[in-house]
Amino acid sequence: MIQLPFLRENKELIKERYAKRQLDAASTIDQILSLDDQRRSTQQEMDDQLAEANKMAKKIGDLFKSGNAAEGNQLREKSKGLKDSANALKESLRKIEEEQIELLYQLPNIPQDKVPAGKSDTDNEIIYTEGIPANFDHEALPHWELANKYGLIDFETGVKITGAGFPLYQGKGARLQRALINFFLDEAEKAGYQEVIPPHLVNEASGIGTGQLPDKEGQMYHVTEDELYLIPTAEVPITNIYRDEIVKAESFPIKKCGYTPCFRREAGSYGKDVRGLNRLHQFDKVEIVQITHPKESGKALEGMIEHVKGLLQKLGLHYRIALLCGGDLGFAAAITYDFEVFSAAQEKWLEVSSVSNFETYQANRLKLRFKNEAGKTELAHTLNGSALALPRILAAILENNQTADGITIPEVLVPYTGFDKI
RNA sequence: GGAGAAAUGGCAGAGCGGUCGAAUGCACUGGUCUUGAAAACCAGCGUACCGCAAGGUACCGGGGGUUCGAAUCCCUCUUUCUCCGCCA
Repeated sequence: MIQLPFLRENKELIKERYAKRQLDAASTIDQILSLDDQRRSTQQEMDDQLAEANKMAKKIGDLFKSGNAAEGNQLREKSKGLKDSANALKESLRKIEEEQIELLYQLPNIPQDKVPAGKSDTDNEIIYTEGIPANFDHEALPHWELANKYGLIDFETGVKITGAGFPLYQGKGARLQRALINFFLDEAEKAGYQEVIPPHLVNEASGIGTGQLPDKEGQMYHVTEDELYLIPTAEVPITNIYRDEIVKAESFPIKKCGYTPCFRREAGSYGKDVRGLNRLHQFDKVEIVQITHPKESGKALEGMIEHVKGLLQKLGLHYRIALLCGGDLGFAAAITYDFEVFSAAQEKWLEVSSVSNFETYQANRLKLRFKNEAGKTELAHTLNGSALALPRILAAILENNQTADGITIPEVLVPYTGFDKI
């Protein structure tokens, strides 16, 4: 959520930056600011009345204590309705604040200056490419055919058990999956991230904290019986560790990583892109999260990018990095880099990681603060990135590493799989 | 799921309906003392909103109520602990 004082003072800059997102929020912003004026004057008035009532109450107490009951009773009669008007003001203040926060929730994060303006992913800037597409002297099969051919994944049985988008990994397929998880976690720990295993269901407050609610309500599986949501990413529970916390500045940067399954309804995204592992309702992911001093978040983002690059390099995958344009930028992000691996048989780029700096946007919702050098509480910055999302990595490994008679396992994974070929 | 007890500042732990934003201890920060450190002593030490400021307001798990006045009384929800039941 945008910080209100910042909005007050930088409304022109914000409108300008929103243009990168193809967003015209002028009327929302003006509404928020006019509500803010109302809010402040209403509170001032209410505070004055409460102060008056407090003063009277104190006086009455003193009168009774000094035995002056007659005057006390008299004053008490006078005080009777005093709080009523304050209560009325309190009610209208509550309404104003509610309305204001609802509008504030509608404002996405402010894109950083270097974020390119643009409508959709075609306006993203490819800033880095590594590797070359695999070259085959045989027919290249898409991963779902390879998975079937070698008995790695049983999509049909997944459909029987649950439905489409819930694959059943088995045998070497399951083992390879587990190998990737362990590899990613080990690499993250080497990079200084502390591993956590968070809950896989979260409450509403956590969803609001990281920005999934109320914005992306329909994307999460909702357990209505208990008002809980299945996590769409480990970002939600891990970042929410620090909701309503004032952390010590010395603890920066806070670095956490965690493996979790991720659940996404993917409502409205049916079509040919959903074949095989390309788009699932349940998938595995290792996430890295950082909480930093505002001055350090840029550097932290660089570090996370380097980390993800290292993973893809070690796996020997052909990949590229895109700086997302404003129109493709997530709601809560100020800047995002997407990592895409080339899937050699499908001949297309698959997004496998998204690394973002949220600056104070999430922190403001989370009330995640620290004490700065001047001893004042200040919002921290939050960042996260996939390191990595498994299914598309698996798809790329299967497709890129296929030979006429099997699939070669990347060397770094062999200690984890226990086999070097499928 | 049933019965009971509890929830107060970073932690521990007081708190009679008015003088309580809240005793006290520990921790922490600054100072005095010391060659240095420790000890001792002095001072400071929650969060948010409004205000240029002085100051004001709110918050003692959440919400509501009684009252001129609530940390203190009542209702409700949540959480924790103990006991019973069920169960991986």
